[in-house]
Amino acid sequence: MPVTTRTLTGGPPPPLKSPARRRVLDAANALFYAEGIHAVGIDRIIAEAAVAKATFYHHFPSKDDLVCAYLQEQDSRIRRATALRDVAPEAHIMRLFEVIGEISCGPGFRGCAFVNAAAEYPDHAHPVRQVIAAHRRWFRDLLRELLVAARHPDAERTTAMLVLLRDGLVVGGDLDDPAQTRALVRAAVTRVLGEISPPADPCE
Amino acid sequence: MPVTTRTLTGGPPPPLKSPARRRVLDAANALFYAEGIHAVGIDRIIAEAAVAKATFYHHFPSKDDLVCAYLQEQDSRIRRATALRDVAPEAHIMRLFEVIGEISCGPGFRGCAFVNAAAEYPDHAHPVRQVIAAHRRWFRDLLRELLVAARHPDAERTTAMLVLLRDGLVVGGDLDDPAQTRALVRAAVTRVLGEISPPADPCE
DNA sequence: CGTAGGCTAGACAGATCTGTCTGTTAATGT
DNA sequence: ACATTAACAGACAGATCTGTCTAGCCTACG
Repeated sequence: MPVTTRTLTGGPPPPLKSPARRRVLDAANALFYAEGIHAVGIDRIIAEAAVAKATFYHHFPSKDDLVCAYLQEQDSRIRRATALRDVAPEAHIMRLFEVIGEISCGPGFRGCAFVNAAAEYPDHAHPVRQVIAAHRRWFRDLLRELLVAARHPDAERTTAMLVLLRDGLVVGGDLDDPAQTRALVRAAVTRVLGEISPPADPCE
Repeated sequence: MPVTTRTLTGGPPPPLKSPARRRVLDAANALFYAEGIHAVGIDRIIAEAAVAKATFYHHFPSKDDLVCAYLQEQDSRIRRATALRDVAPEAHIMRLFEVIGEISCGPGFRGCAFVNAAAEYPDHAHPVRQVIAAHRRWFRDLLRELLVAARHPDAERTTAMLVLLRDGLVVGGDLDDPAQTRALVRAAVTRVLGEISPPADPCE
């Protein structure tokens, strides 16, 4: 079952103004995230999206293609939500983690879409894994650039620790008490950054 | 599909010396962990275990019961692997995370069995989720006790941060470079513990 | 005007899933 | 010697899965 790589290479952007395609992606985002990927069949998705089966397979040659598209959409959502302009690097990092904290505690949060997907796709060579790897690479590189820009003395090591922190947050937000997890974000980030910028936030 | 709670309440311990049951559990441990739970059917397991279908359903009334038993076995394995006697609390904590680091980098590591299972069982009320919660409660309580025994000034907060660290490690060990992740363990733990006991380890 | 293509409805194939059931064999303990 | 029970083999039911295919509607554009 060779998976079409079109969605990965981002070749010819598939019809952008297709309502049916849009509905399918919306349904996939909601169902895959809420219930897991293997647990949601194509029939569920086309029913939720009110789309004919042939239409679905016209836009997504296989289920794996849809899964890749789903994760790529999550990826671009997060990139948009964390894009900041004209912000000092330290503040940018803190903001990054506050956004993660907010999302990780919002109603309906069910862990990180990428971590969850990885649990269902063990094969590192699988296209789904490559989308996941690309997202993590983006996040890690962003952190490193910010730390370097902030002239952090140990950017490389600290990048890795911030990634650890991120993964801990998204897991804990689902499996432990979300409120408690979220309350930890600021303190944990400042501790990892090495006691820089510990401005207590009275209004929280 | 009501799941039998026998495996949860640990009522009458099911036949302990049953080779067939043992083989089923071994197969479940290998297959569920390596490939995911929804991805492995009962037929695969009974084939791998060389057991008749009726025998399987005799020991495990439903697949969910087997999943619970699988996770409970993982739980007791980890408890055994981290049980230490006559060790100072700080050293115990460090040893705890070194074991996690070793496991998270060993060949065939595929993330945390509990985190992965949670990704496939979204419903917090599901028996599988309860086994997961029990394991996390155990780990968290153990950490807190050790920190209190070590007279750590901020045991509660530090417990939560160590849990974040643990989750970051098991996720990173699967999704990122295992060697790099493992090399971070000692430094991260000492940083979270607050610069206590930073004895450099020359032979590593 | 005509045609290409997005879309719909739904049957269909073939595999796989969980779980049930029948019936037989072997071991064990009283 | 007999009853109980574990374990065997494997057919079977019914649901669900991915993916294919036919046939036709409707709209937009050349």
